[in-house]
Order: sequence, then C-alpha cells, then structure tokens
Amino acid sequence: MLSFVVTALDFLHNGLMEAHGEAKPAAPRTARERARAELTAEIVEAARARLAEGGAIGLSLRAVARDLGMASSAVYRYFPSRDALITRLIVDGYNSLADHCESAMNTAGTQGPQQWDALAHAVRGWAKANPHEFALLYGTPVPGYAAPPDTVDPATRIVVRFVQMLAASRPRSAGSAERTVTPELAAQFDFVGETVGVAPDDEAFIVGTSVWTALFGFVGFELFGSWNNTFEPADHLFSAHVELASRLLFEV
Amino acid sequence: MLSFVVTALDFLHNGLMEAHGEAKPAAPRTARERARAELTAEIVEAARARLAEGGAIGLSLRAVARDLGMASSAVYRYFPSRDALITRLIVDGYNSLADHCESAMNTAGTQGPQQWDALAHAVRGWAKANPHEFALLYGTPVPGYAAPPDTVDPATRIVVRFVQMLAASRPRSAGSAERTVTPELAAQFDFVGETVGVAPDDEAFIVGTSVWTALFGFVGFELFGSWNNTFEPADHLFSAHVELASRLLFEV
DNA sequence: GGAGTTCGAGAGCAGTGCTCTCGTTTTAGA
DNA sequence: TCTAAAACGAGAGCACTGCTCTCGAACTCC
Repeated sequence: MLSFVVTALDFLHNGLMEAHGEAKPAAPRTARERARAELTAEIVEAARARLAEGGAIGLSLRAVARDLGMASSAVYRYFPSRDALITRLIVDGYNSLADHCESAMNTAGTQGPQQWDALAHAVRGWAKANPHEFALLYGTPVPGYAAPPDTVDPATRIVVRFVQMLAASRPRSAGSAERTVTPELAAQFDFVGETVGVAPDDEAFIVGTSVWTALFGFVGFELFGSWNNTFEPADHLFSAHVELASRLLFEV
Repeated sequence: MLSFVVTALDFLHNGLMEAHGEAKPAAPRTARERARAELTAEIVEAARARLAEGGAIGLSLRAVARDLGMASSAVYRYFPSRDALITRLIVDGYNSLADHCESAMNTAGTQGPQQWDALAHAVRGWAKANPHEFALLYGTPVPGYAAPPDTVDPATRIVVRFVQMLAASRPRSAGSAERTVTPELAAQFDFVGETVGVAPDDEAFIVGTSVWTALFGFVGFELFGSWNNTFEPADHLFSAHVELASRLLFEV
C-alpha cells in the first residue's frame, strides 16, 4: 500500500496521456493497442462509477473487475496497483474541476469580483456534484502519501488561475521593493509568483490564501457533515462568505 | 461497514461514560468490572497508538488484538465493531482538542483578539501534534456516515466556545430587530445562537463562520499536503492569516 | 456450592490487494 | 508466410481484513 509512489510512476509515464491526448504522437494503431486503450478507459469509467457511489474507501479492484466481467488479475495488466488506479482518478478529478472552473470563469465577466464569484461557485458546484471525487482530492490522504509528480500539475491548474486573477486586480506595486510581510513569507510568495509568472501584492496574497482556505474549508465542512446540517441549505451562508471575500479581495 | 450508526449506538450508550466519568454512579466494584474497564482502556490506548502511526485507514482490529496478545474475537466483547472503536477514538479526539483549546484560552488574556489568537494557534498546534486524529475528525468521513449523536456534543464544544467569544465581543444590538442577512440565514444564525445561549451580531456571525472555515481549511491544507510544501514552514502564513482574521473579527 | 453469566481462544466465512503460473492470442522479425 | 517473442485473460493461491459462531474455562451472584 505504501509503495504508492514507486508503483504509480511507471504507470503514469506510460498510460496517462490518453486523458489529454495532445502530446501523444499517434493514435493507437495495432488492434492490441486499440483494445488496450479501450479497456483502460472502461476500467477507469467503472472505477469512477464505483467511486461515485461508494467513495474511495469502498473502491475495490476486484469489484471493478467483476463489473467488467473480467478476472481481477487481468486488471493488473492495465494498472499495476489499486493506488495507481486511484491516482488516475485523482488526476482526472483535478482536471475535471479545473475545466469546470475555467469554463465558468471564461463565461463570466472579466472584472475581478465577477471572476471570483464564478470561481467560488464553480468550486462548490463541482464539489456538490462530485462529492466523493472532491473528498478524494481534498480529503484525508493515505498516510505517508506523497503526491505523485503527475498529480501536481493538474492540481495546480486551478490555483494558478486564482493567483493570476489576484495579480490582475492587485499587482505588486512595481516601484518600491519594500515588502509588508516577513522575509520568509515574502520568499514563499515570490516562489509562487515565479512559478505562476505573476506577482500579486503581499497583502492581496495574504487575503487570497486566506480566502482560498476558507473556500475549501467551507466546501469540506458542508460536504463532510462537520456542521451537522446546522447550515442546511448552506447557499445563503456561502453567498455571504463569497461576498465578504470579494470585499476583502477587491476593495483595497 | 455501513451499519456504523446502528452498531455504534448501543455500544456508546453502555461503555462510553468512562471517558468523562462524572455521570457514572460508582467506580467498578467487582473484579470482572475492574478488568473490563481496564481492558477497554488498554484497547483504546493500543488503537490510539496504531492510529497515530498508521492513520485510520490502517487501523486494524486484529492488529490491535495482536498488540495486546489477545485473540481478535475477544476484542468484540468490548467493542461490537471496528466502527464503534473508531467512534470512541473520534469522541476522545474531539474532547482532547476541546480540552487543549479551552486550556489555551483560559490561560490567555480575556480580550477578544487574545482569545482568538490562543484558540487558532491551539487548533493548529493540536492538529500538528495529532495529525491522524485531526484527519479522523475533520477529514473524509465514511460514505453515508451520519455522525452518531454521542459524537455531536464533544464536536460542538469547541465551536460553542468560539461562538461565545464572538458574542462577547460583538453581541447583537439589543435595540432593533432589523437583520442584515437574508431571513433564511438569520434563522440559521438564530438556531445556533439559541443552542449556544448567546447571540452574536449578524455581521460577526458571517465573519466568524468564514474565519472558522479558513482556520480548519488552513490546517487541512497544511496537514494533508494540498499545498505541496509551497508554504513550508507555514508558520508565517498562518500568523498572517490569524492576524487578518483578528482584524475582521474585532475591528468593527 | 451451584446455576447462570461473562469471557478468551480458535475455527471459519467472505471479502480484499496482489503474485504467480499456464495456456491462448497477437505482434514483430526473418 | 512462418516463427520466436511479447502481451494477455483466467484461475489458483497467499496473507490480510472484519466479523460470527462455538466451546470450554472463569467468574458472579444467590
């Protein structure tokens, strides 16, 4: 179980490109390759279905094999381990969430508040539509888990977009180099900024990260039942939170 | 696995009172009762040790039994199911967290900002000291899980304290009955207020819940690795967040 | 002291992830 | 086109899990 990283990597380097198939040089040519691609997709699909109704904890490789009418050992020809299959679902989940959010932001107004509103509601909407997938992405990880490198990029897509939005509204004043945070924090902010390619203001960075944690904390509380249905439906509270965050983000 | 609620309840009504033994009429008298109480405690202790180093996913009843040198079936004399044992750990965890936070708040200054600072750092400190326990309390729940009634009270302790702190600093103005939020949200706030016995201002309630989700979202991100060590160590960012929250909470 | 309850240990069932073997199918090279 | 090599599916098997049942021993209470 803990050989997650090792076992997952060789798989990912081979069979993951079908999801976003632009980097793949050519479509599967031989019959065997065609069948392999198809069966891989079927396995993922069946696994996703099981995930949707049982959660990650109940996702059994044998059950997936049973659903597909094949021997459990045959699945191992396509995914070296259960963890590898789950990693695939994680990557797909991050991409699905990012697609959903980007689409929402692209159809919304270009102003900061509109972008933020679209993003926040998109995150919550996706999470409520795919609760188990959200739990898989942002819930309790496997102990000793280190995110496989291939999951990092998809996971980062959405936060990159958020930081870009932040920088667009509140760029760091180009003039002076004086920072308003501790040097350690400034270095961390710089690292993020360099990675993303933009540089929000220090204060905007603090507000942004705080609002980000609040957003995912909210969705987590709502989905995982930590609120004991006190705020059910939570739409009104969520809207109030989004509004408050909007003021903090954009009313300087 | 999904018979959680049913199986856990009868257990909880019987064997849970040892944790906070005030309601218990008398200490165990007969040798058998003594042995039972002792062995129950030993099982919980062994389970907690396994939880601390393997997480809830790797907490195996058989392994706990092995650690104690007893047959796995014997454990079922004390806990009707693995879920019941985990529920016990959850209840203890909530109480441990609440104890930790209350102690921190009681030794801190009585001013709102000081109370908040103590609470926030206490939550994070406890979570970092007991990451798997925190994950058990606030991470992904079992699908279809409905919090057993006996876990609700311990879970509520800490938020009650927070709401009391909120109301102490920003009580709802007694004069007029005009609310600043939607009727639905006002009703939910009222319900919380009645449960706790105090009534914070509407705006304080919004800020409070938002700050609360941000706090637990932060800790979750930090613990579950969702940040990919971008903010490691996260102390500076956390302090900045706490400070920002403090301004929102107390600078009206 | 004896009836009745509680307990610990062991076997057993169904399920899991994963490995290995074995015969079949498909591919690739001569 | 034929053949060696690679890929594949199915099945048995191992070690593990939660949980149930039975059976003899220990203990409680009358």
